[in-house]
Amino acid sequence: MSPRRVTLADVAKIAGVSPTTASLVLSGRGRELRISQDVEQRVLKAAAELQYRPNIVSVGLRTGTTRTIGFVSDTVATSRLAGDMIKGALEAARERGFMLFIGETEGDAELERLLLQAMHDRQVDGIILAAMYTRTIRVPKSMAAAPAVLLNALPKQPSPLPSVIPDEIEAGRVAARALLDAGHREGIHLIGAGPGRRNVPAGGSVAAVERLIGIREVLAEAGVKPAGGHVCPDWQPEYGLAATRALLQKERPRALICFNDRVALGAYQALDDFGLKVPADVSVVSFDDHPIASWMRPQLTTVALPHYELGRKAVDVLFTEIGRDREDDGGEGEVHRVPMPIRLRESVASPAA
Amino acid sequence: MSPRRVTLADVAKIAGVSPTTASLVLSGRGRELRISQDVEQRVLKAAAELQYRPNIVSVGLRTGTTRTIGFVSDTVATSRLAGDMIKGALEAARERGFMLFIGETEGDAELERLLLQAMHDRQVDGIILAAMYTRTIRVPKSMAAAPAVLLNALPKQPSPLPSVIPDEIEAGRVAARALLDAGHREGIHLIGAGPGRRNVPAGGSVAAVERLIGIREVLAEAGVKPAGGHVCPDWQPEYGLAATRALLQKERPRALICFNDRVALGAYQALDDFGLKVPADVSVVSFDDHPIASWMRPQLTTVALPHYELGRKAVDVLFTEIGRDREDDGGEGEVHRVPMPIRLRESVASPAA
DNA sequence: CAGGTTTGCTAAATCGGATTAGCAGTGCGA
DNA sequence: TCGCACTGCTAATCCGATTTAGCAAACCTG
Repeated sequence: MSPRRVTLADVAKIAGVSPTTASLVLSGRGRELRISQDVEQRVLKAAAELQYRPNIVSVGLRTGTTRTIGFVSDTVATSRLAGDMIKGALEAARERGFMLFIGETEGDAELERLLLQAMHDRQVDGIILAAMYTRTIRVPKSMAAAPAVLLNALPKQPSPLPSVIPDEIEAGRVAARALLDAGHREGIHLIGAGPGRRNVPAGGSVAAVERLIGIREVLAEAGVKPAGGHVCPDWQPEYGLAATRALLQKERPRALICFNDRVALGAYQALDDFGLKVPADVSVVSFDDHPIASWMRPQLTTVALPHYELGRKAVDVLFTEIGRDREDDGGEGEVHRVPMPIRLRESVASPAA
Repeated sequence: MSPRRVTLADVAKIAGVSPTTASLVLSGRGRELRISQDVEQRVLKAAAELQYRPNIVSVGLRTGTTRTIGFVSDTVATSRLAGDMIKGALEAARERGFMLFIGETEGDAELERLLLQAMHDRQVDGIILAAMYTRTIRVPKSMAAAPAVLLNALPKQPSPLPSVIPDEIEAGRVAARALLDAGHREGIHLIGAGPGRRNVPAGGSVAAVERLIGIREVLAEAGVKPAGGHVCPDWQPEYGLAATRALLQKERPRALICFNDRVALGAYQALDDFGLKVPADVSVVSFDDHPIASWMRPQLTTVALPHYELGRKAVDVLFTEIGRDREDDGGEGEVHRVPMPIRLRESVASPAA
């Protein structure tokens, strides 16, 4: 059925040279090691004719490099949003001829250990440890065995590993500015977290903390005080709905900063219940740029999580890690922040109305 | 930094035996080959102490099996829905100690070729070729090089490869029955495709064709004729909105069968525009069980695509392929249909009102 | 023309296991 | 006591590449 793979020995035989010579030529070291033009051509021709492709498993055994990187996440592969993260990583890796192993830990430490072990057993050249939503994570000891990068996560304890995360602070600033630019000064409510620096959902979400910092900073600079803040235990539509409904029973806001698009979906529903129009009566800005953001009516203005770029960046950083001497791991790993672009759509208008 | 991996030789030395003996014991063939209890214990103890783990790259080179399978899709990794497919495959693979390579082709045949090549270069034990939405695909020749399974796809030309797809025909039946069971007999409109067998969007979508078959079959058996059908060029919210709006301008339906949840989202919006309530005025059933289905208000009754199960099933089938003699590839590959369960929620009511 | 360089290529070792062939030592029957 | 079977383990080979060490022939050089 499958006619045995062509090996280097086959190529060498056809070209009438030793495997050594064939290897030299094909790895581009022929010139350097004074292989004649004639022989070089013969080897190249034979390899092309036989469609020779080196067996990476063999190369892996000999050289220790498998042109493979491991992508381990808590559950990123499943979430649509974060699927783009994999896609970015996949493409960046492919551009360098690397493949990706993926694995999901489901947040289970034992599973994580097993998975990392399985990857090391397969001699991966590096590992990306990713989180579904931006947060701090405990770095397993076995991560020291190979170059590694934290994606969408920060180390809970000091660690030499570099991390790649979205620039949530700047995102907070951008969202707040979007409202200020539209002329909003009053009746700005935060849905999902706030108004105080400490008013964030439990769970160590970096997004909540940093978005809030950015928002508060920009509002403060403009001399604007948020009219209110409403922590949601989880950023799901039902909590956004409940929080907004509660708010509307007491007062009429002019603008909402929702902490993510699902919360905003709930907010939309509450506003609709109270007969308020977006953006004529109430402007809404949000975060994530989840697919529903552009399905909602009116389409939601939101600061996008750059999942694709995060994935790419993680691979880039991983490659510089791989290229580095593994000895000079002094101090803390660098934190790379990827910009979060705002998607201006239809949910923000001037409060003039 | 990383203290060289423990090898079989290390274990053998500590146990005071030859690598051969150690290998025999650790591969469980010690009993069979008459290794003494004493030696067996020593080897096991040494292996445990050193935390020995076989280098799979080495095993791969020697035995040709890498405990790895390749998962190649057009763009499945990115779509949230289908991320579950990967998850299912991942878990099923992990249960057998296998890892997954993943790759996306973006529908580019050249990329697909390269990707399959890269996987074969890494000696994968089998390959899953997946499609994002159920459809017929052209099977690349190189698929013959290893055991393989088509996931969410059927071969365009006759092929010995088995395929795993959702049971869309039965799904169509289930959706239609849901309406019939609620008492609907008239004013049932199809949004997305139909009413005729041929009225399907271009693109070779299996879902459109088969869902329609199931729907028509059940309705016909009940002596019910669909009041109308509305093909959408693409199953996106805006088309669902447009089609439903056009419908509502002419008549008032009692029930809608939307061909997927995004179309249903658009339909909801159109119904809302016309002041019609779901399900009091109009019942809605749909397909896919996209996350938005449970975010919509009222929550959408929909026939779920069993992505997770599809992924698991694909791996199961792949393993039987791997276990099979590769010679007896007579005839066509078997088609495995995975049931699509209905999620009964709030969008269907009796037409009595 | 002996001795040293270059040139151009190859033999052999290596990576870490699996596997095949076979080697000592013991027991047993004739 | 010789031959044979059995027990319990090991040497050697192989998988498919890379890499180190080195060899033969041609080429200089004084």
